[in-house]
Amino acid sequence: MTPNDSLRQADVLFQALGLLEPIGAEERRALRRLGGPVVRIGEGSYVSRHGDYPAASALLIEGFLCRQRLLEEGQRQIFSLHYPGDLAGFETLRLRLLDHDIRALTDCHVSYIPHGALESLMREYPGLAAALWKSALREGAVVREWMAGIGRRPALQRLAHLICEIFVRMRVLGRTSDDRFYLPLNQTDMADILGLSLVHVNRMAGLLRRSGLIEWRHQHMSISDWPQLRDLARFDPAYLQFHRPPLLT
Amino acid sequence: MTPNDSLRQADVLFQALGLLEPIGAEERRALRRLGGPVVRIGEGSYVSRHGDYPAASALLIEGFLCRQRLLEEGQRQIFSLHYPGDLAGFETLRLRLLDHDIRALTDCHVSYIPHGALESLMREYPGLAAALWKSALREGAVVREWMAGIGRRPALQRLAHLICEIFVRMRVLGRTSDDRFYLPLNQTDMADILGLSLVHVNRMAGLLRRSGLIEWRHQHMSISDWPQLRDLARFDPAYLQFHRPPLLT
DNA sequence: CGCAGATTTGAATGCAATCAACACTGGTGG
DNA sequence: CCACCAGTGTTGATTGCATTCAAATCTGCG
Repeated sequence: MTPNDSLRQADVLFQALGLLEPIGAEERRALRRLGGPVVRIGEGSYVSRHGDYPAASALLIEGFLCRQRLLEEGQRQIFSLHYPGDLAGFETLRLRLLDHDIRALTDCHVSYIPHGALESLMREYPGLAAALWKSALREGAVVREWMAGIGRRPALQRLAHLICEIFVRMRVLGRTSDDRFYLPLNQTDMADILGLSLVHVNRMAGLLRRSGLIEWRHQHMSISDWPQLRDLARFDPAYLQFHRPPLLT
Repeated sequence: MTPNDSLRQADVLFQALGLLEPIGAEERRALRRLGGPVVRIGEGSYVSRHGDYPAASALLIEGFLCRQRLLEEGQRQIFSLHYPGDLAGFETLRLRLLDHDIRALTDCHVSYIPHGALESLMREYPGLAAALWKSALREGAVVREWMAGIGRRPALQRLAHLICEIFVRMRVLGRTSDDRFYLPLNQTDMADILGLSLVHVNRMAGLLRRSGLIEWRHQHMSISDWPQLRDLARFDPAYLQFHRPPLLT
């Protein structure tokens, strides 16, 4: 580990937690002491698997992870996405058994933080503990939002909603330029998030594109008409629980 | 509050937590000190609402609660069920904003436990804190299981899976007699859990009944052929995270 | 060039929704 | 005691959204 690595880890985590709870300088310094080696993992590789009892959380520094489950008939359901700064698998600190896979959607930089290190950090800094728990619980809120979509919303609205969510999350991380951002997911991934078939995602995406709401090519998406997209999706970012509202309504 | 009330509260919570983590006698005594007045609330009433910032969790003593969301077009999605001993809304201790409704599916007995009381209890008894967090996180695992069902499983299997889950949870609470138990949900509720229409739930239920897997009348269900039902549902109770496996495979 | 992965489009199928009645239950009040 | 009613459950007929099957195009890459 270079000192540089350790800074990057602390900063990306600080940024993510800071979006949920105000965090002070002292806590920021404490985060630096977490630093372990940064590991590069390739697209498609598994951070942890269904049935594991992980002894560490994976701090995602660069790239995208997802939580997924492979069903009996070869189908896949994706439960959530992890963005840089997320501590994937944090909940196994208490749950122990992992009931799904954590898998890299892109090439990633990850740093493993042993549960013990987190425990003592959280004991010493209740503010960090609060932010970490909030982050874990917020994931639950996102899953509920997706579940409502899969259960009750038509495909077009569902897709639009997902695009809105990813856009807002990328934006608060400073990873958009104007209305354009890097979208790591292909249509198969989208389908497995939305509980749709690949073909249908493609059709709905085409519809959004032809309606002039989005552009989407080569892993890049740009939002051409945010108000219309947001209204179509009935997107309300409250469930994302940012402690100050995203700069976008 | 009668001393009896306080005992009931402590015991039902002790039972629920004890299914997740081993809990000692000292912690059990500590739970007794939580006791507040027991409130009776009627079927259909709201414990908390979407947009609230609850200052307390609701300890469910008797009856059933659900978490739900009403969508724009008058549709409903139910995200989870609460059984006696559950602390509904516990996660607002950290999340603060509630992004859904907590609502009574039946007449209920509830006791409100202020967040502050839980905070100090958890500080003093780390074992209880662990169990409470595990309980909150386990709910996330259940939601994921439901989400996989809605997204990727056919209706019949989905319904069968839900029945298996409720059966096992009632059983570990000692609320079954043989293979028979009280089922508080009507077919409309089932539909809103499963992301199906009422009519289709009815048809699938009829199918399960005519296949000799279940009986279901007048709010009572009995499992006539557990092995077949479990296999049809591909039900594996691991995600329920009981610290010892339910007495049923 | 050849190939694997991703995207796109068309056609046929099917699962579940919707629409529409009807039956059953328990509770209410005349 | 019975008519009435609301809530719940059941069944049939029709519709439609999304899936599946199939094939073509496009892209980046060795």
